[in-house]
Amino acid sequence: MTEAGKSPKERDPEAVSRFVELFAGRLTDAGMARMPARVFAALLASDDGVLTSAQLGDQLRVSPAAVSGAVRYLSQTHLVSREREPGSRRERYRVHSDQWYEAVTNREALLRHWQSALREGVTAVGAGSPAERRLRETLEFFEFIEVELTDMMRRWREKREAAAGR
Amino acid sequence: MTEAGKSPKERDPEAVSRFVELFAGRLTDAGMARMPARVFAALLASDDGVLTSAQLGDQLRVSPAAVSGAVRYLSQTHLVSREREPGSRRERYRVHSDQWYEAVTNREALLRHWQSALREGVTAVGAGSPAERRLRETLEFFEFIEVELTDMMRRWREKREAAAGR
DNA sequence: CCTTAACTTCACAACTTTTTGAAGAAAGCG
DNA sequence: CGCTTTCTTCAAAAAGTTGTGAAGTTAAGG
Repeated sequence: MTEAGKSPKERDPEAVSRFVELFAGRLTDAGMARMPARVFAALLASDDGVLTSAQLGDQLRVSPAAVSGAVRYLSQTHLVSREREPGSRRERYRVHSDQWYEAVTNREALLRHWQSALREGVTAVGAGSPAERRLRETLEFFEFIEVELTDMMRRWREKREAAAGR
Repeated sequence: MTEAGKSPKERDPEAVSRFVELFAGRLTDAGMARMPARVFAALLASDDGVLTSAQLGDQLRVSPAAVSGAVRYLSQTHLVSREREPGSRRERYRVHSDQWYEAVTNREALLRHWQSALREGVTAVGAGSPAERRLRETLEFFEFIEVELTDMMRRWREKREAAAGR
């Protein structure tokens, strides 16, 4: 019934599903766990950027437990937010428009950890050694990246704002 | 014998080992497999940035097979190069000074994969939908990042050259 | 309040990845 | 040439991760 005579069909569920799995695979390559990656990709490709737990389980063919685990991770990392539909016990999960901004910003915490590990290394190998020089240079690189990343995200924000107010 | 009266001891093997494992942990968090991460960290902290297979296995307490697998991966990704000591069957592995430069550059291939996945998504969800707008914006973000990353690495290279010729 | 839908938690099973030991191949050295 | 050291490969064991079913918790709706 839904298949019949509706002009060129805009949304091809099979193609969307292929995209979801493909993009989730790329996210997995980049280090995200599989299930969170699949859930995130599904939300990204959903019409309104909002899906219920049941819809997610249904589309991805996984148990409610798997969805639960994935969205817990995703909301902890601020990649999706949960909302309660008033007058219902269904929970809805939403992707944000500033998701990537958030994701990159979170990387900065990771960078700090690397820097602190390197500082320990610098003292451990002893002053004046080639190893010390190497570790210092590495530390410098990370410090450079941190500053650059901040600038970069500022430029992205400005660019977004310019496009929005156009 | 080696322990006795040598002024303030420069290199504390135990502290170095702690650093190696700590830093390897950070690399693992970032998605690198454990053994390559440990080998890379050990090389980074080594005196000359060069170690033999035996030295690596010894320091990390793993079998030659594990070292072999790790260095194969690391040399494929250009983070480490192998060199044969002339007149010996020992292989030596070396970290490069431009290691991080290489690592970031390699990320750009990954970015391209993301972009191509997103382009598939844009056609799959159908024209004019909110999903299409969302995916296009995401694609734009990745394109932005790719350009910025290139610029950033150019600036790092220039900074390095300036420091070298000082 | 009791019923029931919806989500969560947890122990365990299925699956993946990692590391190993053992056998094999390459290459210096006598 | 053949012995020996060193690295590599491969099957299999060990370790780690992920997803499930079942039981438990929470809160809406009668």
